[in-house]
Amino acid sequence: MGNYDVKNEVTDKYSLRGRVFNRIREDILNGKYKEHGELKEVAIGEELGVSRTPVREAFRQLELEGLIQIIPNKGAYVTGITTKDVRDIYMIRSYLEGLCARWVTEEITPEQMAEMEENIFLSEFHASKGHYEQMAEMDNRFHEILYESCNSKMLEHLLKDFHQYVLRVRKKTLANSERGNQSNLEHRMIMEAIKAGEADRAEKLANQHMINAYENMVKLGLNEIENDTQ
Amino acid sequence: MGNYDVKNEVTDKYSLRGRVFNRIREDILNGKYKEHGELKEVAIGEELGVSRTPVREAFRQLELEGLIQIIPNKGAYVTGITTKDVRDIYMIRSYLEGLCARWVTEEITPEQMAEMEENIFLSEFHASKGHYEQMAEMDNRFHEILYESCNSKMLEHLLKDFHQYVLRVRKKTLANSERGNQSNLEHRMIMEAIKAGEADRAEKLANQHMINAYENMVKLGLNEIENDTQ
DNA sequence: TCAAGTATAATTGTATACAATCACACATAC
DNA sequence: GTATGTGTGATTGTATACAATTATACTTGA
Repeated sequence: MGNYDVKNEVTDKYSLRGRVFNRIREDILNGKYKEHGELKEVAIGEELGVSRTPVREAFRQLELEGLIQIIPNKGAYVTGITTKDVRDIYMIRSYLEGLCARWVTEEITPEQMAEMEENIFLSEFHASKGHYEQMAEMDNRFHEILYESCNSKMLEHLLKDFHQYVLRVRKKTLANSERGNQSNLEHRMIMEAIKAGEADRAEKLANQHMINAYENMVKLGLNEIENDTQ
Repeated sequence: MGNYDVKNEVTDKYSLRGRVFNRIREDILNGKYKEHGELKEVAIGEELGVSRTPVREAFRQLELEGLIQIIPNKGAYVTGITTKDVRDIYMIRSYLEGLCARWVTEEITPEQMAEMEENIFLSEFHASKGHYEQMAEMDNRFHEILYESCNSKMLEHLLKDFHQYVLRVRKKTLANSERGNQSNLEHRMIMEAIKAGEADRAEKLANQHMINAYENMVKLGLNEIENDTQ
């Protein structure tokens, strides 16, 4: 929050403001609004059937989320993520997911453990069938389970935000079965370390898992996806 | 915070909105608005001489900063930080300051190195004179120099926000000369590791420095400062 | 032709008006 | 006496009106 720091999520996802916020956020993450594209308050307001007021408030939050940048008296622009930003984020995530895996080892509940095992089982099933879409979903969910199981709202929120943040650049790298199988294997190893109560091992595996994910992404041509020199 | 994820700071500190935001933020950090205290839009607006609009927008941002919580249709409340939150934050900071020290070792410029050395020199001077106020300032500044020298806007922002965030609970622990001297020594050791180009050592020292700071805080009675069971 | 200045349109910033919701006190029924 | 219902005031949510700023196109002059 500040960014970065300790942020709360938008309290009410179902209020008008919450809906506007989430909608714009999605549209940015889905690529509907291009990098450095300008966001007009009235245009978006009309599209969502609301006035400028809730749109403006959503903008203020999206700015802190890092998704847009507001230049006073000028406008709101979708932020560009540089390749260096992506590298930094993955490295930061590597550290934090390591810490998370450590805490999960100490704090996970039986229910969460069961969900994690189920996730891995299902993920391997989808991999065997070549269901790329579901594999990607399972992959995202595995990490969310991890975040939710560490029993720290602070860390959970931090990691969820980072996770969301990189989805923008990660999309293309999912449809790759080789990495999918390897990723599943790594998930399984992390899970087993957690189950065995070996925090050190779980942490190291989580570190490496993130680094591998990053290197795979680079190999598949991150440079072609993003080449922002800002 | 964000909270957590990759947040930008409020773009224009000097616009009306920026001033309102920073003013409320300060007042919360300074303790003017108590924990769980309710913030009224009109009251704050009148106090700052503005209408509700900029106040509301500032609220939306403060919510993501994690300083307040907005309950729809009810109001904005200063968030309570639990002792567990504080522990979590310090542990997260320990990891991230470690990563930061590593990157600083690789990326620091001669000018930044010089400023860091000067900071330590001055800090030791103030310690010898018993200037507690200045010692605290120097301590804060040391960490900021560290953040600014890692050459990563992402990490810099993340750590600055966390740093800000804990100032609320840290105030009382500064006026303690014993910890002050120890802290200065640790700063010096981190600096020397960075200067020697030993990233591993710098990282470990930064980790431990944060843990020591936390334990000192606990020893001085964090429980008396905060005892929130939320 | 080019430069500077000016007018106009578009957009954001702020204030205010109105609607919706909530909290609390009071009244009424049992 | 307690519980339920209702009305009033306070507060937030949204829309709109107006002010300030910016960008752009056009005009004017050399």
